[in-house]
Amino acid sequence: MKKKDLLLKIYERLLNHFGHRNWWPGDTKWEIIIGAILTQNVSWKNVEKAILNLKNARCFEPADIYRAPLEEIAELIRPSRYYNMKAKKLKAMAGHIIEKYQGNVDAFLKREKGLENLRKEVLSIWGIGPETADSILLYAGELPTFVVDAYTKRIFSRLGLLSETAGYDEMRSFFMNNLPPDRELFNDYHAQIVALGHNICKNVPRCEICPLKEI
DNA sequence: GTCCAGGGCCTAC
DNA sequence: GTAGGCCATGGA
Repeated sequence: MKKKDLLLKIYERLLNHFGHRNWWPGDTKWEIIIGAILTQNVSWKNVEKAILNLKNARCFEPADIYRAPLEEIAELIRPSRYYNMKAKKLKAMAGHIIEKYQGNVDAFLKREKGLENLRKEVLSIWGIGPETADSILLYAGELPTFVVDAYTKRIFSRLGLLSETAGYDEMRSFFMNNLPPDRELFNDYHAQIVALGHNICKNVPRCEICPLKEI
């Protein structure tokens, strides 16, 4: 089977098993950006607590984050782990949006900039690496970029489709070169991979109930 | 008590 | 350009 057909078949299997994931959790683009930063290497449950703390303290919007002392933000986002680092990251992101776009998140994520140009801009912000950047572009910016995470690498290398030693950009290109550039597909595909990573199949695809069994 | 979760930065070689 | 340490909570 062609790689293209295989990738679509894998998505179909996951979709049938888990149902559409309706990602990203978050009401606004800014909330998605905050969530993308706070979820770095921590479970989403912890992130929810941190976001709620920020909202309750009225220290949530870019201007609030920009103004607030670092220590105050750190204390509010404590449940999200690495809170001192992440407070700096939130401030770096808020600073970028306030200073260059007067706090206008839509202007920051303007699609007319072009995907790869905007990606470079997002990556230039301190604390934003490739996975966080692609999450922001895909889920807040609604641009067709593929998000690669640790689950993606683990699962697709087990399936023999990715090398164990593949780097981030190589893996991203693999998906983007073998799937139609459909942001809805990329959106739910990544969410399905995370669902698979969370729920079952530590030994994908070699367990009885794995949705990717005998793929 | 241990393990690990929706990473990225910095430094050394 | 890459391997390894650091960051430092909460739930299973």
